[in-house]
Amino acid sequence: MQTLSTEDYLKAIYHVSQSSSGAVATTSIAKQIGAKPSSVTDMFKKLSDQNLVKYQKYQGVSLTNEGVKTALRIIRKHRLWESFLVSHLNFNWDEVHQVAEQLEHIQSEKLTNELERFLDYPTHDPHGDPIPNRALFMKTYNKILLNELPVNKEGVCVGVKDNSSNFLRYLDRRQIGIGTPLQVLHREDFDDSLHIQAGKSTLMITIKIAENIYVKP
Amino acid sequence: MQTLSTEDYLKAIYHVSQSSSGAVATTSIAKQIGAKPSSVTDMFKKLSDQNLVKYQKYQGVSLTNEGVKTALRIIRKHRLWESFLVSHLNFNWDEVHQVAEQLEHIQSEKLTNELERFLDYPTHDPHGDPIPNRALFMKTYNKILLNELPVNKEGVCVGVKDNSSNFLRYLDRRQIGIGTPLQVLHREDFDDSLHIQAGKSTLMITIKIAENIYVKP
DNA sequence: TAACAAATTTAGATATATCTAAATTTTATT
DNA sequence: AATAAAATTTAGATATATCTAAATTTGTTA
Repeated sequence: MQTLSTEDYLKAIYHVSQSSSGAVATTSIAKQIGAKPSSVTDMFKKLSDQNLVKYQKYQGVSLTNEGVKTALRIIRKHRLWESFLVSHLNFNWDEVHQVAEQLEHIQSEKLTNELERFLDYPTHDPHGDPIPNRALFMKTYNKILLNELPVNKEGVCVGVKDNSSNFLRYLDRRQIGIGTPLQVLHREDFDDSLHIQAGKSTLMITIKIAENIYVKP
Repeated sequence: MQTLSTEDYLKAIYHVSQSSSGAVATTSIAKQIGAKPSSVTDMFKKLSDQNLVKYQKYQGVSLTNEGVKTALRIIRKHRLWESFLVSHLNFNWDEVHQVAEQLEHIQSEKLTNELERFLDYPTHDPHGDPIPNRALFMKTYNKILLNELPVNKEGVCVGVKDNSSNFLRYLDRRQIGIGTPLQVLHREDFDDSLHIQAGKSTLMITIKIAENIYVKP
């Protein structure tokens, strides 16, 4: 297939390492990237030669400081572009990912920094994910999954875990978005479904949905 | 070196064919792209297989209708992005080219069309070059080179032929830009230099400069 | 028009990124 | 602890884009 760049690998390693502890395994990156494990091994060696990852045979990789920085620079661009597409170019939050995947590889520090200024230094992208600032620092506030929110406690939707179009469009249909007040009214023990208050309407959602919505209590 | 895409070749062929008549020669593209003639031949075959150019051995290429369309789509994106960079991201007109070279390859019709709307359907880019609209049609108004402007006839700068940073910064220093009123006051026959009125100041320029400035009489 | 020069193409080399399949190492299970 | 299963790496194959150098074609000039 197509040549996937160093940058895509670093981003993949960063994301996998965020959602699990310890070194990142060859197979997990292979799955994420859609490449064969042998190709991933080759790339691990290449990244290791550039001191972007620490790599020990059979033990997976972990990002070096330089590797983390490079990953964050790409994530910064990705999320700034997503913000731009939604705020100025009439994109819906479920449409931005594919285009941002391309835009994140554009190389120009000035472009990135001016885009950030133009958007007035946003701290979060349209999915609620934090945007690293110029110094690559990002504010992560305390957030929990909706299924962890105690019954009758009020919260606000601040993000989603699953970014797929399918899921985001589901939320659109239910009129749930970033900023929507959410509250669990009743938890059905039998099938783990939840009755919730979302804005002004009440509705029933499955546990799987609740596990993909972040709320700030 | 790096892999130059089909798109870069089509754009190069388009530009060369604009400034000369008949088929486009292998060598001229090799120079433009910075590749060896043998590589260009290979690409000509590939483009021919895709019906983007007509190619006859030893006779050079010419774009097919489909090839022209593809080239114009890229030029459209390039010039829209240049406009955006200058109008909203504080880029100077001599800084935009390199970044636009990257942005022009982003694939998303919606992105292009929304960008055009956001910019309020601009007809010309920061260098005065016409921007193809959604139907790939562009308005080219009558323009001549400054050295063709009769002495004492008034004109307005509407574009530049050379887009290099060097030349554009030269014009900046002389306070000449798109829209600047220009007039040839005197033509020095001995060395072909020109005394001109540019806005409110008079200055002397060489013939080489005058040959790279477009004016509308 | 013959012969040379320039342009172009072809053939084969190099470099890169990916893959398949086999070999090796680690992890899990009995 | 021995063995099976899973994960990982290695070795070699394939495909692509580029190059160099030689061969071919076109054009130019004596």
